[in-house]
Amino acid sequence: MHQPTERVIQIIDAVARGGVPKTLSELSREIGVPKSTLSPILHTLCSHKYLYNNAEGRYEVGSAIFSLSSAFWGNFPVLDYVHSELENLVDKLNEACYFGVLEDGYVRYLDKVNSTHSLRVLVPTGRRLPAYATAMGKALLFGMTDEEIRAFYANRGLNSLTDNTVTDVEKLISDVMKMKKTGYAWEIEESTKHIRCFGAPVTKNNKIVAAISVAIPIFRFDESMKEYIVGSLVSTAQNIGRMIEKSDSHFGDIF
Amino acid sequence: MHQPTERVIQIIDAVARGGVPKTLSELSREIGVPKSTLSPILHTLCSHKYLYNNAEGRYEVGSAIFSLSSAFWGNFPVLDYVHSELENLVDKLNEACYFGVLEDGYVRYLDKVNSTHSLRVLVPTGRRLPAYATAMGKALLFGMTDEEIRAFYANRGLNSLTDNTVTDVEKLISDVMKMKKTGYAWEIEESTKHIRCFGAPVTKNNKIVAAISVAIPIFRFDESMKEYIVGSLVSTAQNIGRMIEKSDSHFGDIF
DNA sequence: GGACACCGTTCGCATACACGAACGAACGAG
DNA sequence: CTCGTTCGTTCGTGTATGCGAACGGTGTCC
Repeated sequence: MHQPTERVIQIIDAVARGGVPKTLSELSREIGVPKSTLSPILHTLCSHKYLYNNAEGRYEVGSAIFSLSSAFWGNFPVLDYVHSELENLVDKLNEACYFGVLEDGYVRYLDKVNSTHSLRVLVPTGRRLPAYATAMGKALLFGMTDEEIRAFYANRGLNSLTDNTVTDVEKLISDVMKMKKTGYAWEIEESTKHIRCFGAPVTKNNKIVAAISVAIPIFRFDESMKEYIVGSLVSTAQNIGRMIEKSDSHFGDIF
Repeated sequence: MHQPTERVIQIIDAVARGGVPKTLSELSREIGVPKSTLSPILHTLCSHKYLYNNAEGRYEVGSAIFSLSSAFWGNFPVLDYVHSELENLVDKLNEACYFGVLEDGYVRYLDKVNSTHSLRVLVPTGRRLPAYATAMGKALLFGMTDEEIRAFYANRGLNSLTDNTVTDVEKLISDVMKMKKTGYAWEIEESTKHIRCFGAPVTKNNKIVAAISVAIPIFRFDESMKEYIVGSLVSTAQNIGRMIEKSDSHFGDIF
């Protein structure tokens, strides 16, 4: 649409997503833009602290991005409510609980509350994990028909994260449909060794817009706890859904 | 430096900071750019989900900004450590604790952990408050000399947030210097009615780079608690400082 | 119902940006 | 020490972008 703007976006995305900071030349090759074009854009982004040119001359995300994101939370008070509901849930279960949304077949973890156990299960906030390997992801897939899931994963394939990861699309679909009937999703060491998870979808006007999940080390888990865990989880998910509907406040393109 | 990039930044900032979403024409007037120039830029930003054009045709921040910020947290694992230290502190004090940095004379609240009390003190994450009116802000001012503080507030003046806000620069400076000797800062209903706060600076190699604070409703506060509160606060601030030094990992332009 | 005010889009022209090649600087290898 | 590579910057030219005016569409006030 508008080349200069698209370039800026490409640059910020490339810097933000990449693990190791990149030099001007590396960025030039990566996104296919001449160095001479890139240079003034990078300088401008740096002068506004959108990027930061570190001691080695490599570009990292700058503090303005941080402020921007913070401002984002400020603009959406509902996220604060979500956080406090997560805290209530952790008070009950004392295991790490997560809140996330579906993003191109990945689960984007938007918020989490840790347990007080010294051994904590830690998925960093902001991390993306494949939807098919996580309980939260499967809960989010409740909103898609089997054809949609099949079509979506047709060309991408399902990579293994552990020995238990479901790598067959048809198996995934039948699993998801089975879980959908129970109202919650689960996962046993499919994304992370020694961890099992439960997930529940968050609905806004009967449409799945997000999900929550809880992660439990297998050695702390007992079948007798399941009913209580799932009950709390689903109830919290419903509370959050009701709140999102009630606030109704514009949630951008997320909800 | 580079006009197209500066425009993009101006636009994103204007949309992100402003409370009420704005229309194309409003943005055009606000930042002094013709509508015909703005239009394609806004469309491009929307198509990449940096912005979102809501049902009323007004522009809000989009989910890409959110993802960006999430990615930012992912890039800086130290922030996760900061969060867990805040959680430990809240476990001790059971009052809301905050982590923030200085930004153009304002305190930028980057992270917080709530107490379990039903009556919670809530400064939304991402909010900016004047440094001179908050305990965290005064702790951050420990890093400036009296001349620097005087010079900084010379032209801006100190606006009142409550009846107790310090509005005289010289009084502020003598307060800050007095607090600096004790190693921690405090505030009694200077930023928010019915709330008193304590703050402690976080240092990296003897340089103040951030601060933490705790907010307590006056009716829950008792002088006898002060020693314990301040002790825990300062100790946590030192832990965080040590961790930041140790990780040393490039903290962009923030630390 | 007509006139006005405001919105967002379209269009042609002048300008400022994008591009590739050439440049000086810094580093490492032989 | 010299050559070769890679870095980031500079520079002139062609072109894509920015700009203002005019346009159609929508809501509002009298």
